[in-house]
Amino acid sequence: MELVRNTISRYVQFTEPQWQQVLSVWRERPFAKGEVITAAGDVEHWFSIVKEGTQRLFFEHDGNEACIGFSYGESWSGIFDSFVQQRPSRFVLQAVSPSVLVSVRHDDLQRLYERIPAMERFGRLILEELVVGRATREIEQLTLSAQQRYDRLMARSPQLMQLVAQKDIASYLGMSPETLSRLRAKK
Amino acid sequence: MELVRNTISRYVQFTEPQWQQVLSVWRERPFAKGEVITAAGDVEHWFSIVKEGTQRLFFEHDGNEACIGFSYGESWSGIFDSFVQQRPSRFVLQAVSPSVLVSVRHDDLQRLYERIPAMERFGRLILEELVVGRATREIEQLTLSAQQRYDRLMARSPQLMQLVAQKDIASYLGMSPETLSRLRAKK
DNA sequence: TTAGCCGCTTGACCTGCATCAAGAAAGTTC
DNA sequence: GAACTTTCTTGATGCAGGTCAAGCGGCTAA
Repeated sequence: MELVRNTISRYVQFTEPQWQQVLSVWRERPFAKGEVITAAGDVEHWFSIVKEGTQRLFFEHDGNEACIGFSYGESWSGIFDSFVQQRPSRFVLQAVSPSVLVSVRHDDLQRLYERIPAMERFGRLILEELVVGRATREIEQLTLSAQQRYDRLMARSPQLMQLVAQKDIASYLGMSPETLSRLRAKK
Repeated sequence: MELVRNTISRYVQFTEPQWQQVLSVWRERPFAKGEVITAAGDVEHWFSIVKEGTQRLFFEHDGNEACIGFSYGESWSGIFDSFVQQRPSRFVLQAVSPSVLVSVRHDDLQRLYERIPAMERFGRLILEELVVGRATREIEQLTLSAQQRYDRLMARSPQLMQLVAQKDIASYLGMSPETLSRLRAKK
């Protein structure tokens, strides 16, 4: 549980007895390569920190997939809108490589919110991060060309090309796999 | 301050002394038609409830504007990513019609967060709404054609056509004004 | 090792929407 | 209410990037 403690303590501090309560409800969940972690139509019960592996979040529509995001390193993972509303997910979360998530259940998190005011703050701070991240992505999708979006992603997360299939990156960038392939070929 | 009390009480409840504290920091801010409420490069100091009028949020890039959202009715208004980070805004918030916002300053809100745990919860719940709304918009931008996006908007917010310029709606839907005009013309 | 899949590349073609342009309509200002 | 500005419409043209198709190369599994 060192991972959880280190990660959370970047946001809020607890007393030692509070830490015991907080840490006690997290558990490790392993997933095989390709395994669906949360399916479309299911309610997302978990909020997770990535311990190992890479995951992708995507939306399925008439046979196509639109990739919305990736999680890896020590980032957050989960289907956040389904999680906060506790309503069926429109997205799929899938392990791209063998993965271990360290996760807390929605109901356990609500109990922590009730008991520990600083936990409520943690929830708020995480959501603030998500809002900022989404705003940035929206600007980039709206104002940059395919080429510029690719350049921007490579500048920010070059390691992503090694972690996930090129077609998923293409989808994430809002272009066809062929277009991304051609962008990479020239120059 | 009835508006503020009614709006907030849809999310959390306070004791009467807490309500006094909470309500005391909100103030009305009037804006003329066309007035810029928060400019790009400025830090957004306010989180607001719309009392009157319509506002638009947009991003400027090499002479063009990309409209990101509107606020009207009794919705929230403000530049949320700049507000939560207290960093310069990439967006502009502008009054489309004569407007009155009822607003709380960032530092006053932080003080309320410190003093009233239920206020922290209010902040969290608002952010949850924002995250869900952004996820829905992202799905629609990614998976629907120009025609479908227009139909969807008309089904959900038909009154918007009366409130703002057609070119801003076009921009919000991610298409040129000419394309929207043609969509509306046919059938 | 080999057979079978995917995923990646490359080429040819196509199309939805942007851009440019110009006139009509509507809104704003004094 | 006349002059000006801005927005909306409609037509003509262009192009970025999508779609279809075929060959290749590299994992995966028995």
